[in-house]
Amino acid sequence: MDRSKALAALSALAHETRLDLIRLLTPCGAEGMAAGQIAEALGLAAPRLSFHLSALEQAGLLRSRKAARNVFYSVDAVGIGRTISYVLNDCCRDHPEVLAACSHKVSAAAQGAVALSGTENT
Amino acid sequence: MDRSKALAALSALAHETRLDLIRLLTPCGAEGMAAGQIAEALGLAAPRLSFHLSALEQAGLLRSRKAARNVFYSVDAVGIGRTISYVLNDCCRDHPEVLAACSHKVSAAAQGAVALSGTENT
DNA sequence: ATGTCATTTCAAGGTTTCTTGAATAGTCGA
DNA sequence: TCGACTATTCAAGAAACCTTGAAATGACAT
Repeated sequence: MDRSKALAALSALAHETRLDLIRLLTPCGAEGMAAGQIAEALGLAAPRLSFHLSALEQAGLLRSRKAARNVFYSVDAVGIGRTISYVLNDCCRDHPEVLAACSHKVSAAAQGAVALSGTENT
Repeated sequence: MDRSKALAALSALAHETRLDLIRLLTPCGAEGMAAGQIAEALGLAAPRLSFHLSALEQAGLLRSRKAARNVFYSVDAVGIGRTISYVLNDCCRDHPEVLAACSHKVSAAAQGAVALSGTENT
């Protein structure tokens, strides 16, 4: 992932509404959710939603697919992952403390393991 | 880590110069680097540098420490890690594909790194 | 105390980003 | 075709952000 793509993706993530969109769409997986449903779920005016969806899609964090009258949006998991990876690997050069502070669940999930502990951080 | 802190941190990351700062300072570890040295390394005018350093510090991504006439800046590894963790765990709800796309090195480093981060709090 | 060095603050300007309502473009059912 | 529905585009204004040079602060050596 190159510099400017990563920057675009980070800028896209740096907005409350867009983070809400990611949060809403992630559990929907590849199927996604129609724009209208999203608008209702988050209580957003249509043009505003369209603006943010398009920003995320442009940045490679979301995908869209038309079906009849609807447009379904779904997260681009790889795009998100690569963005995070850019920060971790390229910017932070795999700094051990950075990885440690963000890897509790990552490492668990990466190995297919489940809950390491009963309590949550942050 | 709460919503607004995470958002502030992501906004701070979403800028080329500030990403350059993280990239430059990470290898310096806790010792950090003096503002003047940083300015020279990146070829930045002093007020501009100060503006961005302060944005990163405000966001909890950098720390500063005065020593004589100098101010040394160093990365706050935990702050960065928690920001990433927020995106991964809270926004993406530990989505396996997202984790997979960013966890190659994370998971590898996780075991060794966990030992380093004894405590954490906010 | 004075001068110099390192850094931050200030003020002004230009640029980008966000929100809103109004207008537009596609898709389907009757 | 007409009307209803879904979603995007447009234009304007408001807000936030970034850069710059000039001024100010604080610390040290003499």
